Amino acid sequence: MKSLEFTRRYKKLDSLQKKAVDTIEGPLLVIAGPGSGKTEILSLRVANILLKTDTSPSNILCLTFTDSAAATMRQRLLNLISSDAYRVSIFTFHAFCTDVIERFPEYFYGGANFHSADPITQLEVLEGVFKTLSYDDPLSKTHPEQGYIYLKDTHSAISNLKKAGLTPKEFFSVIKNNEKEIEFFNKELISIFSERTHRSQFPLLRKFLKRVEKYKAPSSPLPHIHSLSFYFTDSLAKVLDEAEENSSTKPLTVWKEKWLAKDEHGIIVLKDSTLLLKLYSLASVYEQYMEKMYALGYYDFDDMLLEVIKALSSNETLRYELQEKFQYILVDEFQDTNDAQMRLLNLIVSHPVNEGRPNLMAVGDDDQAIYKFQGAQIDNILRFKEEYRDAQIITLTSNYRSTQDIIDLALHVIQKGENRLERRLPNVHKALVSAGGDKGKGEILYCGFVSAREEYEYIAHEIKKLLKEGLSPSSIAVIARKHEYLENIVPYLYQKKITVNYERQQNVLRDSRIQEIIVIARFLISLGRKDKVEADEFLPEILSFPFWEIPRKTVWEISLEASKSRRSWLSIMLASKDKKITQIAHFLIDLSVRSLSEPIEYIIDSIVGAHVSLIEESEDEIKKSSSHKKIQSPFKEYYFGKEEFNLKPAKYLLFLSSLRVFVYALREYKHGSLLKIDDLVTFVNTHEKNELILADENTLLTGKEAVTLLTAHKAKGLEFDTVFVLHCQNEVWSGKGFPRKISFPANLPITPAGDTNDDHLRLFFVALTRAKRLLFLSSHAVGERGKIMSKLSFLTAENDVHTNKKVEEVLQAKLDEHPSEKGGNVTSIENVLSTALPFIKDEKALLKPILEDYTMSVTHLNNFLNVVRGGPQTFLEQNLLRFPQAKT
DNA sequence: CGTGGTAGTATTTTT
DNA sequence: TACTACCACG
Repeated sequence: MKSLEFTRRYKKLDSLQKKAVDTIEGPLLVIAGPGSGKTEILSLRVANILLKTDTSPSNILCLTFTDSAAATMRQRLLNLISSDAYRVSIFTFHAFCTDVIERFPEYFYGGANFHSADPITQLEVLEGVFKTLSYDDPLSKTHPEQGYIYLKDTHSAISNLKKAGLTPKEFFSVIKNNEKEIEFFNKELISIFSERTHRSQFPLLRKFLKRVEKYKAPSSPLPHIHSLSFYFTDSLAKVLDEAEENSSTKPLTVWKEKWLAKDEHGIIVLKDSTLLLKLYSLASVYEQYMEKMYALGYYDFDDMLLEVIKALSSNETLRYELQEKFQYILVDEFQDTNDAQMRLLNLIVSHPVNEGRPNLMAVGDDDQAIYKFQGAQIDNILRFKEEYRDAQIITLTSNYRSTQDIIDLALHVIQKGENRLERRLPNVHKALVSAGGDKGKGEILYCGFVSAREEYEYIAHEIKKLLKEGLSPSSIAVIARKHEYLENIVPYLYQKKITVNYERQQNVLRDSRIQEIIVIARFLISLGRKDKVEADEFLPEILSFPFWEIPRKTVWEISLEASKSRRSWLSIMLASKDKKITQIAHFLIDLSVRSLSEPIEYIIDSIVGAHVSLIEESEDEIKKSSSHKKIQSPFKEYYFGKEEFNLKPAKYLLFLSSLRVFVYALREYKHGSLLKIDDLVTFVNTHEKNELILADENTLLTGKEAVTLLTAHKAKGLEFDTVFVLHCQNEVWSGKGFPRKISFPANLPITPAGDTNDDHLRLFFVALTRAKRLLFLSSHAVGERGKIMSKLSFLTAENDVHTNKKVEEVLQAKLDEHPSEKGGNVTSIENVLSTALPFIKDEKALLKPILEDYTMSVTHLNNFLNVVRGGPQTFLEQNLLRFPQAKT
């Protein structure tokens, strides 16, 4: 234990931070606003527990949400307590559950071996359940092409239920209770809500409320789930207060919209009664899905938590063992806990010895809760004090990141929020004060533009200027609400030769070259069937794939011949004088026959033209064996040739990465069983039908030092000297929520994300508080299709983005100064990628799997590695950046 | 040329 | 769910 290092770092803390580190016993909630040194406190507190008590490192449990957060935590601890850090249990919630399942297999799945199911398999299992639904089941509706309409929504509804920690049985009993309550309310409602509400009815409504409040709801199956009437009466009481105060029916009308509806007979009822049938069906589908998954030996991510919760609640021995082991528990990002995680936590913490006051430290910030859509329940942090007796609450008030100006603006925004800890608890004051984060001159700039294009141009211009002034690119970030906007701005930055670092998700299945493989696979299947007609439909497309390098004229000639002679394309190709065409025909026929018996990987290898062999063969041998009868697909040579790499390295590596993801996903699919070409097509079809994307996370990194492009969600926890927040408009940051086909009753802790003003405020707050010194807020007034955008109402009139005429004039002058910068060849991000922009990804992540696992042991890859010497990354950094850039 | 019906389409991200 | 684009119809 390096207590010296501890002392040194402890001394740097302010008094509140010290108090958090020193409070070791009992429940403690640390409210850590942006830039308040949260991670440092967590690690110092762990060290302090080890110093002050005789606790062993293995008796401390740290729970995080992401792997990277866990890694950061471990790293910090390593510096502090060296090798002891490895003995502290640092887990994500999921990793913790995996660990428990592995260490106590006898409590899980009867000790049987289970493996995780990918989303596609999950959907297939669920579809199996749907097939057993009767035709009049509310979830069984189908669309001729899209299949079951509710399939995807049911899938996510089940996931949400699991995240809320509800088993099928518990969910069922919740709706059953609700049904009883609904019956009662429906009877009462008619008398008063059948007619239009009028001011004169307020006293009547009061009476109604009084009567209804006396109703005794059936007791809840779970302590944290209230009755429906609790929410009903509570919200009505609030609305009624408001209505009487302003003498207006408006709030009541809004409330009626939300709670009431007319049934098929035109009678006014609780909205929930119309949803009831769907929910009952959902409960039954949920149960069957679980059973089927179990029977097949599958689990999904959500199950891991649910299984451990189940085991801990039913097995005292297991619960005791874990409670004994983990005497000190620390939870990071507490505002992001969902109810399943909360239940798990309560189970580990409820050791009788603690008498309701566990040694639990939760760190979080309710103002930065932006993961509601993942089931996070902000109520968990808001209710901490009620949950644990005599919990201490420490609010950190020093911000070591930003200038006071930036903090003030951020506070100004977030204080508009309603459901905040600061409002709930009397002694929580979150007035952040800047503490030394304001070195250098800080500034906040508001700029309004007419169009997005001008906004992008301005930002590119401004970044260029800052870089010229000597600011490092890596200290600048552009933050947007969604990826679309970031993709839009990339070409503008590229045009000014600004290097960018952008982690984007790409749908592998939309890659044109992956599409080519898929089309060929579809063709091979149709060829194997009797309907050759269908096969003909694919050939025009296949022959025009660029890698064959067949002239258009040739394709056209075959087409002409086919329609004239009414023979199939394939027979014309076989009879063609063009040797290449006959070879391709033979190649495809041969492949089609092989695809009937051979596994998919071999077929893909042949389509791609990769040489397949477990034993390395030399180039010569390959030539010898293939030259006299069959051609090898030119696919590989065309897309992976050295020339292609030299010309378009970005595209080259992007495709290599896509191919890897594609092959890997296929291998994960149907875990363990041998896949045929049909499975590939099914795999792709299921993706398309359910609009699932097969994501490849690419880092578009165009230089060692680069400007970071991020969504607000990804930006959480990071900081930058200078931050540009894109599109400060209501339509962007305060837009409408995303609709769901299945909605849950009000008493379930499952709410659609982003539908309250608070959600919007928090997200924008996170974006603002990333900035240390310079903050640029920009907006534009006219959207893509001429839609008028409104200024972001979070910012007050003095901060009005659109009316800041001065800035606009200055800007116009600026743009006039540089007419050449206006317009130009700004294209799309795809074009940027396909020109000369290098694309760098971690060498090991990108290449090692291909070399080790996938049998693409082709020479070019070795060449690539040889050329690279120090690995592709070094190569790209040293050489590629000097490659001639595309002229703009 | 206005109206009404309807089909199509929309976020954020982790394990 | 909520908006828009589009088309048919009067």
